[in-house]
Amino acid sequence: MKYDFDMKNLCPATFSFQVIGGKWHLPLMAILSENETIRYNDLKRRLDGITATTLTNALKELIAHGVVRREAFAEVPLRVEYSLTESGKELVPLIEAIVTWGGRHMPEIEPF
Amino acid sequence: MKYDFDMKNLCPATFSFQVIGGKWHLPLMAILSENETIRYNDLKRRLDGITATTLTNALKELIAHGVVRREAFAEVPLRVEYSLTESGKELVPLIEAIVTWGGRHMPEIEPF
DNA sequence: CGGTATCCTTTTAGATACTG
DNA sequence: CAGTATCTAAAAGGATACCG
Repeated sequence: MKYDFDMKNLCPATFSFQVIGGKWHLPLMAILSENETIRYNDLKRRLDGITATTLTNALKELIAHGVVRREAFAEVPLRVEYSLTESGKELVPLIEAIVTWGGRHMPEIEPF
Repeated sequence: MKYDFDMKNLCPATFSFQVIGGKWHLPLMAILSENETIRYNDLKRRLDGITATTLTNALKELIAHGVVRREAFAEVPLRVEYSLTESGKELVPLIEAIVTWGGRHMPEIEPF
């Protein structure tokens, strides 16, 4: 899906959809919503199968869209914590409503 | 994004997201929600830039997911009408809620 | 009118190796 | 620990031409 990063001139639908549009974005939001903060490698472990490259890219997109916050602590070993912003937290119940819809209507459809 | 079409064994989140996940699926749902029924070429004209191949594929996916209905009339010239199913109509306000969220939070973010 | 068939390009995700 | 760089693979979407 083509991304148009001149987001100031985007319609809200396009913007919203870019926020939740990646393969891992929704699972990522779900895990973040269950934790006040979570570290990079803990996130990676909970997203079974994701690679570091993909996780880093997904996080960068969520941060750029203002729904995730990154905090780095100058410790040894290095500690980086991720959490939802207020706007990210507001999005969670809206996503959940769509998931609930899916749960109600999934059984109606036929497999290909 | 990899599609797993054995949808009987899918989690609701994955299912829901597949329904609204294509580049044109959301615009398509929007136009369908504004019309009781609409014909193939009218749909194509309203989706500026879509090709017949892509429109047909998107419609097939929406139909397979149970949110769109296709009715063909044996007339000359041929007439085919598309409309939202009940489950499709239920989905519309949930999508709108996310778009509204986008409208509120889009201005907060910085362009890349 | 309402598509399909074939081929091609763009976009997105993953593998692997390596670094501050 | 928390990434980056480079390369490769796989999807999704599009162009063009043609059909019932």
